[in-house]
Amino acid sequence: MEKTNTRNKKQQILNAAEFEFLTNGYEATKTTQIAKRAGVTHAMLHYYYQSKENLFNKIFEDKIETLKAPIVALAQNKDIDLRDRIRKIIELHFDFLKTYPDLPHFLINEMRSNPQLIKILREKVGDTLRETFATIQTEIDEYVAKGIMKPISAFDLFLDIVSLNVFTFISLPIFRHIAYDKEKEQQLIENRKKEIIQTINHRILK
Amino acid sequence: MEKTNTRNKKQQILNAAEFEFLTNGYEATKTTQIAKRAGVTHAMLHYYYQSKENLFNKIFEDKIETLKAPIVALAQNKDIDLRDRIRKIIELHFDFLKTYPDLPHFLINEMRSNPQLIKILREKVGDTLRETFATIQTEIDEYVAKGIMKPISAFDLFLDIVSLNVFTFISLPIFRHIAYDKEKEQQLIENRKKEIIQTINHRILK
DNA sequence: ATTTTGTCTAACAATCTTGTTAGAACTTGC
DNA sequence: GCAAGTTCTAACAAGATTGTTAGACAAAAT
Repeated sequence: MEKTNTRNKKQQILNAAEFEFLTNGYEATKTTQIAKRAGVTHAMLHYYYQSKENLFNKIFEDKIETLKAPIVALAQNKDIDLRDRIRKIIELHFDFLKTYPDLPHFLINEMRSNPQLIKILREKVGDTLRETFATIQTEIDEYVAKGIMKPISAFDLFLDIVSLNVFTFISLPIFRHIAYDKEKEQQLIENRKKEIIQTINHRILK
Repeated sequence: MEKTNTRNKKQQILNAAEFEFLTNGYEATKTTQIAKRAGVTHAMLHYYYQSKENLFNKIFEDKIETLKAPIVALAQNKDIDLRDRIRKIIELHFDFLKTYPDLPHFLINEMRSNPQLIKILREKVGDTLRETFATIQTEIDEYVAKGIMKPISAFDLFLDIVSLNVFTFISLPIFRHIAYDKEKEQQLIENRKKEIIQTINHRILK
């Protein structure tokens, strides 16, 4: 057909690789399975991406880019009251995870088995994160001085929120059976979201 | 030497397998590497344990047993005031994770790639957990009626605590670089412990 | 039209990985 | 000491997995 045909194959391999790597992880993913899912011959994969590792790195770096969105969001909406903004951030991050439920486990798992990947993450988001922590810390301290917020370090607040949000989705395969259907599962998830907001609010608001 | 020699080889394989499986996961672990670490020939491993899968299942079930300890602890010390007991449970669970920092990721990762293992977990701890939730829920409701605790479901409280505690250790490889040495890392961990206790206390105490 | 470039496949090859087997060496009970 | 069982090794085998290569086929450029 058109030019897209060749583009398609290359892209199809990328799509299939993304699915396989995110579902099964690097080690459990076989290049033959990626080729099968993409509907191309196995040699095709090596023609376009040379090696499994190279293909994986493309996916990994793309997922780091995806992760950037909620981190960049931390530094936005500075006109909104900090307390409302924190609530917004929790919701945004939670909804982000709802869209990419496999992302946290994928990143944590791969970084654990290949510490080199931690470096890549740090290079991509380390500075942004440090700067945002500093800014938010100043804001928190002002609110604390005014007596309307409990003292907390920005890092701890960050870890509290990320822990609660991420673990909801990491542990979902284990607790999924509690919900009897997809609708009940959504209810369980939404309930957790409310609970997490409440927990953080109680932790920071006076 | 003595009788222990044969016992030793079998046990050494088990020890090596535990290390490899917990460090690298099922897929990334090679039976040759286990044999190498155990200091035995590769055929030895199959002689005693037949297959990689069988050996893995032994390790997995052993780790489920390990996990039982903090779950059983939930139902203990009923004479102590609920609020103090919850604090104690958080500390106990946190210190448990300090002893077995690789356990949560191992269990979560393997259950994700093999849902059959979730069933095993449920069979081993499901009932205990359900009963304990019911008991603690009654206690919570009493304290809420007395006006000395904020309303919360036992399940949410459980997930809040587990999320915060577990994520500390799951994310440690990523945040480890913040600490410059082992001592600073211990400080970081102890700081998180305090922060988690505070967060849960603010969530439940009036 | 023909060279050139890029896409694609079938077949092959090296290596890794799990698992088996025949029989040696060692233990143990008698 | 010797028969019987157990432990152990070296060699082998089947299959999976990643990667290569020669050349067919198609598209674009000249």
